[in-house]
Amino acid sequence: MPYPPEHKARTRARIVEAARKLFNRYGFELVSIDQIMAAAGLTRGGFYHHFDSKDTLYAAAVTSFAETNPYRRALESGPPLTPREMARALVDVYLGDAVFGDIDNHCPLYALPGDVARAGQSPQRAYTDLARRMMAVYENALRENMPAPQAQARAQALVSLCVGGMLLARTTDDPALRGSLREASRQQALALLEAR
Amino acid sequence: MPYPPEHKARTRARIVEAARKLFNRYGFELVSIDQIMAAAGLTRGGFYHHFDSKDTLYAAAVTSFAETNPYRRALESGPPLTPREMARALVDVYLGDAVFGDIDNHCPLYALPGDVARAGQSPQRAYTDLARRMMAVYENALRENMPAPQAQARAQALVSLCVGGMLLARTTDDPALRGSLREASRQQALALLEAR
DNA sequence: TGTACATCAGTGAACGCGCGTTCACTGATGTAC
DNA sequence: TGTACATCAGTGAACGCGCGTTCACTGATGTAC
Repeated sequence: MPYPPEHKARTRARIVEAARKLFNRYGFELVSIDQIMAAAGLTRGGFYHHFDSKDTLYAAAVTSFAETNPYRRALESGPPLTPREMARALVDVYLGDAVFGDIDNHCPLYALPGDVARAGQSPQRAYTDLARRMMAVYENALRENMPAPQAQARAQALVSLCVGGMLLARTTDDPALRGSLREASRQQALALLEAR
Repeated sequence: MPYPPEHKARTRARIVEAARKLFNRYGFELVSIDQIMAAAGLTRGGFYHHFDSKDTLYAAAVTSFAETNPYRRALESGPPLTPREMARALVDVYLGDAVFGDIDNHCPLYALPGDVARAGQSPQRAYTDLARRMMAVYENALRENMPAPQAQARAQALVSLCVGGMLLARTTDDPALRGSLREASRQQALALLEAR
């Protein structure tokens, strides 16, 4: 064993992390392996010691978000929350100014949908897993005041609302609309967590 | 005038139409000028008689959707509708099975956000115009039962919900989720058009 | 009415560039003795 | 403890390919006489 066993794993994680941030900003196709490796402090050639192909990296990047994402950290750092408090906090963080201004930590659900859809199976699976995690947070909260099927449907609508709000805000060129789309989505999402 | 004056305009429209459909399916970067021109029944070289660059074509494609989109046709073909009927019909068409199965006519709001954001100014403006058109339909309906500022905020949330629902449905790899995300978003959107 | 001409939409070969991938290599590290 | 060795993560040059773009050309059409 010429290198300690964690060495390769740590390098790999550095590549995935660099890739995730670059993908979030520019999408899959516009980011080259050169750029990713340079951002990770390495050179082109070494890439294929860690990944079969560029495609393989996509799924790893989406998955890595689910495991290291800032929402999770924000929600788990304080005192333990009830399901309802957790759901409310997720809405606030997800659509809030701090995350919107920090593109590196944007959620792949709205940062990468087109790229994921075109990149094939395993990125799509990672993407779907992430969506389900978010749905589960809302569903847990809603189960308190409605039967399971309704809670599930409303949780799906809530995820659509949060993702759609961020997506539109991120893509429009109108600064006023960027703010009001997120605020309108946030208010509506909070209302839907309480209602009936 | 060697050719009738409409000749060039018609060819241009054919190119834009071919591009719009290909972009909807594969995004900007993955579609080549060769493919677009071939789909329009032309060859590579002629492209630059119609557009300065590939970038110029993006905005034209997004704009063309706003002008020829199937929602508009569906909404305007029948007898005249009240604002409220129009909004309900838009929700149904937008999230319905017919459009979901017809990728050529998917809405750029969810088919192209990443590509638009990266492609720069004029596609972003066309994208924002399209979002505003959709907001206006909902806002018109909501004005009947609430003050203007609330109607505007709710209209923005409704657009986020519709776009987000389609986006997630289009990107997930789970067929059941594809259906239920759209249905949950549709039901919730209709409820939000009625409520309070 | 018929012919020569001018225009310009469309053609297709060619260019240069960047990218994903491959490969022979280097050199840092842990192990065997 | 010190030295030779084996391993393999990382290097960087090279490859082949596809793409956006350019350009000299063709040929269909309307116009002038």
